[in-house]
Amino acid sequence: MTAPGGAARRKPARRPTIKDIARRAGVSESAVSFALNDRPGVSQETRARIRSVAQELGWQANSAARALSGERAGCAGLVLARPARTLGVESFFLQLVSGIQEVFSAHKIALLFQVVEDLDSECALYRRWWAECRVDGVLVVDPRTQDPRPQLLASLGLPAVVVGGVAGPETTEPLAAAPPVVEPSTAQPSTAQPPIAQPPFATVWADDSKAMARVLDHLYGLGHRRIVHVAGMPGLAHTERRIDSLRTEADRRGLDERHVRSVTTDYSDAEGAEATRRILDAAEPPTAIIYDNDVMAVAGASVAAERGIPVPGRLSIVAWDDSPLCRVTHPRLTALVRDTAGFGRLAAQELLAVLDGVPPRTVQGELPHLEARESTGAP
Amino acid sequence: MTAPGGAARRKPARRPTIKDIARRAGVSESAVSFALNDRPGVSQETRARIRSVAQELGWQANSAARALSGERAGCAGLVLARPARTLGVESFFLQLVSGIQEVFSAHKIALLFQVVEDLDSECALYRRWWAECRVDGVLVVDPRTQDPRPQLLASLGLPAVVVGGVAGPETTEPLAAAPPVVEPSTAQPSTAQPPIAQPPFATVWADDSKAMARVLDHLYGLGHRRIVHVAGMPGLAHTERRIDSLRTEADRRGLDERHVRSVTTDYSDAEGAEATRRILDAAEPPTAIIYDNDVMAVAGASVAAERGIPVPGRLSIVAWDDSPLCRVTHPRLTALVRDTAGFGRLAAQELLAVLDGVPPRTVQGELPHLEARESTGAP
DNA sequence: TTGTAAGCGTTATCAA
DNA sequence: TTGATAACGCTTACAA
Repeated sequence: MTAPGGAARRKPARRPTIKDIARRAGVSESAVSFALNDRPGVSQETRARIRSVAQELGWQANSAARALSGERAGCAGLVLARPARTLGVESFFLQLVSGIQEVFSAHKIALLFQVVEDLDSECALYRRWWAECRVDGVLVVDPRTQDPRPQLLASLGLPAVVVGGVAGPETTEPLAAAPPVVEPSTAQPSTAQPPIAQPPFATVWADDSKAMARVLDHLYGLGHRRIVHVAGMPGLAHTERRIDSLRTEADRRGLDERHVRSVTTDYSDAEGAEATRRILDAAEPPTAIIYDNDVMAVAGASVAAERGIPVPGRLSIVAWDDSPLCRVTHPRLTALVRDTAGFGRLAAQELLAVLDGVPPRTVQGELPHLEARESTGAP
Repeated sequence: MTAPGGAARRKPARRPTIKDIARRAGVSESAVSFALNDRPGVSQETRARIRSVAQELGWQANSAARALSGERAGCAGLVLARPARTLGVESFFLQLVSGIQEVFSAHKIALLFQVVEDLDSECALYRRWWAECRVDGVLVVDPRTQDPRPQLLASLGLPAVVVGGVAGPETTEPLAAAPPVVEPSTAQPSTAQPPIAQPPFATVWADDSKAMARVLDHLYGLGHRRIVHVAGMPGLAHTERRIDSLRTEADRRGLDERHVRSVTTDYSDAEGAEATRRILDAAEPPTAIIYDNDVMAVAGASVAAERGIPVPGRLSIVAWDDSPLCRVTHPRLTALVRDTAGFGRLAAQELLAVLDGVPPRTVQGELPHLEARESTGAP
């Protein structure tokens, strides 16, 4: 007698195993394993037969068994260390994740995703994932100039790709002889300094320097000479790159630090608005502000509106990263548009390469382009 | 001779196993297993000793081995079926996920997260995860009125919690005798119809009916008699609940369908703006619009601004779901504020309960409150 | 209270 | 080209 109807759902159709396939196809288990993994040692004919039986039974490898027998877990990890408070409006991550998964899911790789409060929790999580054999590798986002993660991951031997820039280790001690940095042939050679030589770590980055140069070309071309950059979190690699680049570009044009400068924030609308107020209160306020994300740009535009400052009449606004947000405000915001999902795809591909034993290299993402809208004009 | 220094990173510190612990503590492997899993069969003393050795070695159970030996995978799944196009600005999901993980990570449960294009891919993914033994259970989001997922999950025997409402099966055929719906004692009894009787499925939901009633109280109280609801995607359970509720509330006040009605969209800023234009073009335009998310509300406000329609002077706007967005526009938008992270926590707890064998029940989330800001006033 | 041994579903190593 | 068989690390009867 089986379980009563009501409880029948508890034990549904048993998952087929290679044993079932072997029995059904009249071969050994190892033959099945070979056939299903494209390994030699089985004839074309039996391979085909085994395949069709597997198909018929709807077999899928049990990931636990596969992971246990030394193969890959078929899983990558992504940790987002953000205080809950700053998890506000953020199109960037979902886009990135969706790009990543486009590549991963084609390779049957799952993504373990976790939001944690801070960097320490993130490191602890890497240790745990490693100890639990949960992931084959991880994608490290929000790299920092002083970043403990690459070193930790290297010491664990957990394959990783740094997404979004170059992360420096906490110590400057090299972990091993650095292999040559490979710029892919499709990438334009950067005029800016390439990523600083670092322990060998696969990296996918965007050339923020060039992007910042484009923004400055645009604003300078319109006649702006006093420009403030409302940057994101200090310590993040790309924040620092943008700040450095702004300085370089300003120097090239003979604009000193009183007229062209950066201030840092936590990316939130609150700090974006607050920074804007302080900036506009200055004796000689700027004629243009560059915001490091869309939310702050909108918040900034809102502060201008609140004070009756016409945009772009007396203040031009540029948002770094486009989103629906920039298109629903009035005026619509000029924005640096980048293909975030594409960036995610690139990162995922790079992790696959690392897992395949390709030596760590640095790959450059597509350069963002400036979409000039109504929020920028002559001062 | 070991590997040369340069390659030493490849094989880092081997993961400790219970065998290592057993050897070191001078006990058997099973004793270790018992001790570490709080199972009886080992003395307090040895348990403590084993624990300290495990701690010392930094041992963590290999999740693959644990999953393979019939235990839980220690992993839950969450699939987001959204066309990439609509992945725009969406604070809701990251908040929800962060709440979910707050509970899961305390229980050492990882979250497998995947974005797919449509419902079919979502179903395929459930099948695969089930076949691969990847997850112990899943959280089903964006439930629909006609939803194939509960039935699929039931047939697979994959434990699940429906997050955000009641999902109906594709067919009306009951899967089993429905157990009583349990409303938790903390929840206010709903005046609206409770979730329709369905196959026994754990559900976490928010009372959109009551929330809609609150919005209508607010608007009606201000004197609004012509109100349009710019809803989200048709077919989503909560969209339909809100539409139904609007009608009920309007009927109660004797407002007919010419004056109070809903239109559906895909949640995007584009459709939100487009719907707003059509609505304002009507012969007798409404004096208030309720938007089903923050992005559309901002887009709508933007359309009003573009046409020189004063808000709230000639048009009041309410956003369902608050976000920084609603606070950076001018005027700031009146919004229905809900604790999304809290909702995520509730959902996670419910899945844990289901995994622990608690029979499926319906749990109600906190009722959202209306945060009246500057975008609503007397018509 | 302890230790032994079988089993989970793969992959990998050998003989046949 | 095949088919046994031993890992992998853990849980869990069952025996001592």
